[in-house]
Amino acid sequence: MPSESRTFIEEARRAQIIDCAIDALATLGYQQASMTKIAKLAKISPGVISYHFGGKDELIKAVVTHVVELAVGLMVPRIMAQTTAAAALTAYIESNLEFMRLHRNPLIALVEVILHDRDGPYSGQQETALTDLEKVLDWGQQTGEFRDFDQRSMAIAIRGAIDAVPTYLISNPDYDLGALTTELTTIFSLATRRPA
Amino acid sequence: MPSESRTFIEEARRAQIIDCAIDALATLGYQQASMTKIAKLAKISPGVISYHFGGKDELIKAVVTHVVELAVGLMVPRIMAQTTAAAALTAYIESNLEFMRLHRNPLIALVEVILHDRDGPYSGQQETALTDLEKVLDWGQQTGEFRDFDQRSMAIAIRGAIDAVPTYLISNPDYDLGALTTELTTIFSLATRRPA
Amino acid sequence: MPSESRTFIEEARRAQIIDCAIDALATLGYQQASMTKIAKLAKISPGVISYHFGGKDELIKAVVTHVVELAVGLMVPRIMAQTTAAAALTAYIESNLEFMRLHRNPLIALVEVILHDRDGPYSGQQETALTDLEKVLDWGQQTGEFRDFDQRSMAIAIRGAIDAVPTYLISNPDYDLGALTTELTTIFSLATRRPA
Amino acid sequence: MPSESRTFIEEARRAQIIDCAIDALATLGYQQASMTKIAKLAKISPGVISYHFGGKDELIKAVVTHVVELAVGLMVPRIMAQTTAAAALTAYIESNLEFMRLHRNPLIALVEVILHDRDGPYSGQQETALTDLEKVLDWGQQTGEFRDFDQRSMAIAIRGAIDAVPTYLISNPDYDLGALTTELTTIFSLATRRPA
DNA sequence: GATGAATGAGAATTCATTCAT
DNA sequence: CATGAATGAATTCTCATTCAT
Repeated sequence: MPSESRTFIEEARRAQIIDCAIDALATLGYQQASMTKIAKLAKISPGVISYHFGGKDELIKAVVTHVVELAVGLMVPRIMAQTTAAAALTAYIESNLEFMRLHRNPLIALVEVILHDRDGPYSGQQETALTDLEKVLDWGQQTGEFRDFDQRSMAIAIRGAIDAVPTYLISNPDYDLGALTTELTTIFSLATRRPA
Repeated sequence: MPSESRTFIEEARRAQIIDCAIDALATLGYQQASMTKIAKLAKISPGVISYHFGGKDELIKAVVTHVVELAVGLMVPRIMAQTTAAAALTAYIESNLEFMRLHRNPLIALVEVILHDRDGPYSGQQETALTDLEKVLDWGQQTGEFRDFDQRSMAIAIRGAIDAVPTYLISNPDYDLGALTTELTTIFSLATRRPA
Repeated sequence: MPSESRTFIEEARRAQIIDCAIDALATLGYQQASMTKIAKLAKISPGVISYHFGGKDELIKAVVTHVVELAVGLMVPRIMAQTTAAAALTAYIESNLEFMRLHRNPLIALVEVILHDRDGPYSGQQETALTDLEKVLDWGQQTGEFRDFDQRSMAIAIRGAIDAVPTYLISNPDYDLGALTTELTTIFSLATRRPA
Repeated sequence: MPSESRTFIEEARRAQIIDCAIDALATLGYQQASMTKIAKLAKISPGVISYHFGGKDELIKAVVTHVVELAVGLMVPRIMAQTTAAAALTAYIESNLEFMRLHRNPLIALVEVILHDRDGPYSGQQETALTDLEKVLDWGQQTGEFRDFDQRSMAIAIRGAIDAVPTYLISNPDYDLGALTTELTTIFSLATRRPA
């Protein structure tokens, strides 16, 4: 097992394996993405993965961490840059879909993992996502931009709508993400704003 | 393999196995719901399932068909009873969540199957669901009740919001479905209606 | 997995597998006695063992239980039939070696398991053996037949001498067990008896 | 592979690795003492061991040789210093147990190796031990100090009693070795001496 | 019709060993 | 000399499916 401070070559291998794992997850789905198949994709021996990650759980965790970092890096700055809650919510939705456009395979891999590890450590991931979103919603209710909805229900609806997209894209890879983005932002703008 | 016209006993056996498969799927999750475990739950031999259904795929298909029939039987009459598209959409959402309340295990089983059989025959199921929903949306746009949104995008958002609920309920079984129902109907009422 | 009340055929298979496991353990040693090799010896598929025993641990446990039952069945009556502690101790040693003569492979298998499962559940087996032997020693000290030795130390010595025999027999299969038996009984008779 | 005449550094490395292998064997047991783990204990690369010893077998052999040398160095002088066979036998037993007290880990490592390498080259080790012990026994029979027992049987009993101790100590590390030593010497003094 | 024992492929993981750096 | 990443075979175990009874 590698020591805690990883060498350069070690990191390169890890990155390569993570990439192949993402491809395998996105292409084959969680079930079929076995260690052996990931290794075959990476053109390495199956033992190498265990050597670098200690086991499948660690590999999956590394994949999740990697993709979440990617996503946070893309989305958080865009959301933080907004000056109103309404704009932040729009940026939230837009940056989510933008992430899908730029990093489709990593996102699909992430969704595969989260959906399949039912009692695993990634149900917490979903709770975190909802809590983060609720902060934006709370902001808008504090400022009076948003109407007086139930935050948790609204968060479930927004995230549900967003999370439906990757699954939809698996079956319909050529669907126009731009139209979808416009419509989703409109929907939740109408649904959250304080009526005149 | 049994002939197409099944005897009464044959049907009873199939129904019993389907019920046990639903329980196994909902309780154990897709991954753990092996033929052996389903058979043990049903207190029958694992061979019987293969005998009656030909294989696991057929069993899963039978489960899906059964649950969809249950859902359609509950939801369609309620939706058809409405006289406006807006009321129909509300009834659509309400009856979906009502189905969750009344048949939680069958619904969870259905969700498990759809989520896990990625390239299986159930992506079609999702397409059907979207198409059906679009009929309601089209109705509302024809009558002028609804604004001029993209139907497919709106359908994805509505179904995504609804489909997020069972997954959420797995982690939070005691969440108040009533409040959620009220909020979801409000959200999509606001999101679809023609602005004054 | 088989139900608790086993069928006749089930029991026969278990017995066959246990026998083959004993042969594999005695012939190949603990390390080399893998499930695959045991299965090959029994001319069955490796999955069958897991099917009947649930796993390697259960198989080993079944082997131990089987051999211990064999041994107890042979030895306990002989020991219980004695009227003095000295005679009981002699019967204890004799019946132990007699068991080796009659059931060499089962005994070697048992020794292999006990020696290799260092922190496993069979160190308790050793403690049990010592405690049982101490009962005989205590009896002799109570009646005054035996001198005032430390029971635990004496038990370790007696069991150590007995347990050395199977290991010795592996390397020297043709050694005269009769002479050994006579000598061991003499040794511990002299070592335990109250001096005149 | 290094040439036969080893450099000083080479020897130091070997000694360090042997020590770590002993610790690994005693702490983890034979099964768990893999090359990788031994290397980790020694804070070196696993390849180094193969480099210095050629393979695991050679490493194990080096461990055995080292411990046997340690043991012989401690025990032989004490035994040789005695003027009667009875005293030599007592010294034999005492120095064996003294070795356990002073070098518990090396001894446990040795026992682990001997027990697990069944058909390996260490059954010869046991034969050597028995032959050496028989020299003492023969001495006593020649001088008439000892009664007319079968030497091989007596040797098996004595060594068996001694060899049982390390195994016992693994489970009961705090057992009083002093009492045990006293009792073992008494037992075999009584068992060997010529009756009055 | 029903049984349940058997199959054999595939899963994750560990291991001693090798070799380019 | 030393490294440590890579190998590939071996391990235990699970699974959907089959078939003699």
